[in-house]
Amino acid sequence: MSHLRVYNSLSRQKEEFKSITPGHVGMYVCGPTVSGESHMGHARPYITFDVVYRYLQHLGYKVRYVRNITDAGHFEEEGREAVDKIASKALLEKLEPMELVQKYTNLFHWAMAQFNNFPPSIEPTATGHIVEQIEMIKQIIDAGYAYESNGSVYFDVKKYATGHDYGKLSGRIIDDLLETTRELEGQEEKRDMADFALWKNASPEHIMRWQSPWGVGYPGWHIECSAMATKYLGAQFDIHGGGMDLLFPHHESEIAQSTICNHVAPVRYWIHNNMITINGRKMGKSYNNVIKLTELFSGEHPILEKAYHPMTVRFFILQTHYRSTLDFSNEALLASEKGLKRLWDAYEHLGKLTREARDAEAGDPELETKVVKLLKEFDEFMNDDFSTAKVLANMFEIVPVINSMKDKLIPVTALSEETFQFLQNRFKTWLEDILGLKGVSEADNSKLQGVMQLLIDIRKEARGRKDFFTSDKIRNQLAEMGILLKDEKGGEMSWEVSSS
RNA sequence: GGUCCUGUGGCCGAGUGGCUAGGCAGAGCUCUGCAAAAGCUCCUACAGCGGUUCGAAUCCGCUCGGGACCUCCA
Repeated sequence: MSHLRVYNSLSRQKEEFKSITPGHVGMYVCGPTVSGESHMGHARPYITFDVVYRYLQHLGYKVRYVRNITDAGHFEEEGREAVDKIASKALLEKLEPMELVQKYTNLFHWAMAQFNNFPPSIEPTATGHIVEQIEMIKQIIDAGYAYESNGSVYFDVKKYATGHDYGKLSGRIIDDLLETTRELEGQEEKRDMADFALWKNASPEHIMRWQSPWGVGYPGWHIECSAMATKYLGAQFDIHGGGMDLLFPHHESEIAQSTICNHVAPVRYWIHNNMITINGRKMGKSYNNVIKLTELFSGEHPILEKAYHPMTVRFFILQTHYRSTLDFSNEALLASEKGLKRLWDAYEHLGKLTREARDAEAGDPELETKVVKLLKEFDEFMNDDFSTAKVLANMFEIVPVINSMKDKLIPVTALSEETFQFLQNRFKTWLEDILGLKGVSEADNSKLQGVMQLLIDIRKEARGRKDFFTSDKIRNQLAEMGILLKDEKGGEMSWEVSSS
């Protein structure tokens, strides 16, 4: 079906992608913990995997994309008082836990829509799958790889490691893990330091709690993803995605749990996106350097000079390979904003260009060859582990060709009819359908368009009379209102709402 | 301390041993009533030191710098 090659974190190399069921792909991506507002860092995996989702569909696969909502709450820190993150925040804000969860879920969905991300096929919540998680824990206990201790259940990593490779994904060495000493309270419940919780007993002040065979408690960190992925995608599925910071212990533990329950390695291709950094350091709550998405869109943050459109952020992210770190700065975003505008303006011009028969003899074989080559490389780049940056670079190489056609510096017919159509179709498919970009224009108000047309007509008349006083007055005053008027070749005028 | 990644021009970033992306910023020119936009041209870098090779940003070694994970984290 394709020659898609993806970098598999498990093998640490690029592999030919082959789905388990021909024509179908099952993909699971770790979703957000909805105990707080999403920030820039969260934008990266969801945009990255949205493009993966779009591209697989473009290749003809029917994709089931599952992305969870973690609303049951993880521990603040293993062993230490076992504070449920979501519950503690709720007390601070004097909200019901589920009210808080709903608030941040709504905000997350809103942000995803702003980025033009498709919703996943299934978006299961952890709280909605407590039963499945308990079932899975029971299976692991029955298989002899987990034990109960004081109302909690732990996975027996040491035992698992005797017959399986715990650490295969993250490159961790089991002996090191077993020897690691950490000064945490509550460790006495565990047989071994490396063991991780499947179920935790809940203290009385713990609000989010469920009845289980081991008493009242709540599920551990990793079991939700295993349970939901298994339920909706089966014992073995094609792609599991998420941020690199989840490699260990989250994904490593998922493999262990699922392998014991389902007797098969759960995932064929593990795909991990790299981090967004700020001044070279990972953006994250613990570093106190996050820029929330709402701050980004409003510009209300000390390091932001202005508000940025969600599409600018999407473009910014796609200009880098997903496995590289991406350093965030106001300057870098500003550059992306201008770059996207240049690309999108050209794309819009391209849609309006038409071939005129009278220029029929203007063919330019050299240009033709160059354009065709650049367009055909899109597939090649994308098939090489989703190199969106290279696709965009090729588009930029074609931009001057489009602009020259628009300004009639070269005739549209320099390209053959076939190639010209190929160009138009390719840009539309790749820019809109695969990369998921949209225009950022605010100028789609029909009344405003009517008014602008009137002003343009008046200005054209004034210019015809060489009445530059009136002509400049119109342009200057519009500029003060944030509307930019541009005189184009052949006496035409265009306008746009300027971005700042 | 352990495991792993990384160091590209003013900034952000692609880079498969030879053909040395792209964006932003900057300079010049052209077009234009003037602007803006656009076009053309220029700015040609690979942390340092060794090595392999006819040839290395790309492979190997060492040194120095930065980072991630090892604890919730996208």
